[in-house]
Amino acid sequence: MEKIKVLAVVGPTASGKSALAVELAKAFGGEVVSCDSMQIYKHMAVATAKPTAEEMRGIPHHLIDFLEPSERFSVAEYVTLAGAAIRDIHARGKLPIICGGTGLYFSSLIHGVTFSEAGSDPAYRKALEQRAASEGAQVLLDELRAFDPESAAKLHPNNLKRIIRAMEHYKLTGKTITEQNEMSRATPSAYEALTFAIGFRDRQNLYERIHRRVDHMCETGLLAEAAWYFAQSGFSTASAAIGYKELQPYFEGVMSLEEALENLKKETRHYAKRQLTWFRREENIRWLYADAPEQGSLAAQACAIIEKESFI
RNA sequence: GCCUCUGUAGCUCAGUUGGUAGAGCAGCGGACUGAAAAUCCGCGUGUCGCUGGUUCGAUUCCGGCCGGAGGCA
Repeated sequence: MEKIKVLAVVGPTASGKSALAVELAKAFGGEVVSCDSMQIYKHMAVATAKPTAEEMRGIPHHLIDFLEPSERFSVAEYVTLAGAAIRDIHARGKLPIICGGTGLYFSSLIHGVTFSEAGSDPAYRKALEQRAASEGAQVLLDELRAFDPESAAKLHPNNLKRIIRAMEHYKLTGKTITEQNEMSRATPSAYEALTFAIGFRDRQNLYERIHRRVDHMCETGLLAEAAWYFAQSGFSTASAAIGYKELQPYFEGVMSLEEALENLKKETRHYAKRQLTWFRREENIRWLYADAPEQGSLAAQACAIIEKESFI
């Protein structure tokens, strides 16, 4: 079967991915498929730095702003939905451009990881969490070892989330997560991707952009959005977003706004660093440097590579 | 001007009864298959303010100087 050609733009938060993706879409007749675990949600526009209509410049964006924050979401659903969007764009003769910073979603999509029907079992997770609290996570890890020694060997006793997931998978399907991981790689990817990652020669330049972005969020209504957030309840996946939880101490009156914003910047820096670690290990990525103006704009660099490799 | 306290990692601070030092945070590296903006692991990066003295040996004890905080004037 013929593989579908896609472009991809990845990189840390605040690096300028969205603008580059739109540029490439303009240049090659593309549509953007977002790869962001938080921009999927409605509302939350400021904290997740969702591209505005103006920034989209008329380019259709998929998988943004379509789910209520009360809804759960997962990588398996992402891969299904993004795959459908890509096929649809391709069928209409347009170029799919994947753009976002959620490494797990990106890699699973691009490498064609297939997920089983296992799903999740929130009640069982909760039960295991309670057991971990009373008996210790080591007990759970030992139980896991009895039926899946391979994954148990790879998991640190403190990594409760993954211990629980491994046990949950076995309970739901009768198969170990190790077996599932092998199966998930059995089918080759349906896509031929040319991936650009935005990097920085000097990490400090990225951090300064992050700080400016947080300041900009403040000026464009972050506090009002956070107030709205704290008036809601029942968020699951969406409650992990950086931007609200860091402001909570301020809203509770136990921390100054200045201090809370410093924490927000710090958490965002940490996040950006993890993103860089993720994309660094991805093979076959073309790095573009946002702080190397002598090499031309990011779009110019990307176009040159596309042309040189005769990708399109 | 005098008195007291103080100066140790990028920051806040421990500490060494004299044998060139260690925590938290920051920072850096890594892992990652249904919560991933989540979760987890690893790494100390240093003229111990400067300068003399005592000592085999001083970041530690003593003197002087410089910087900071407070008090008395």
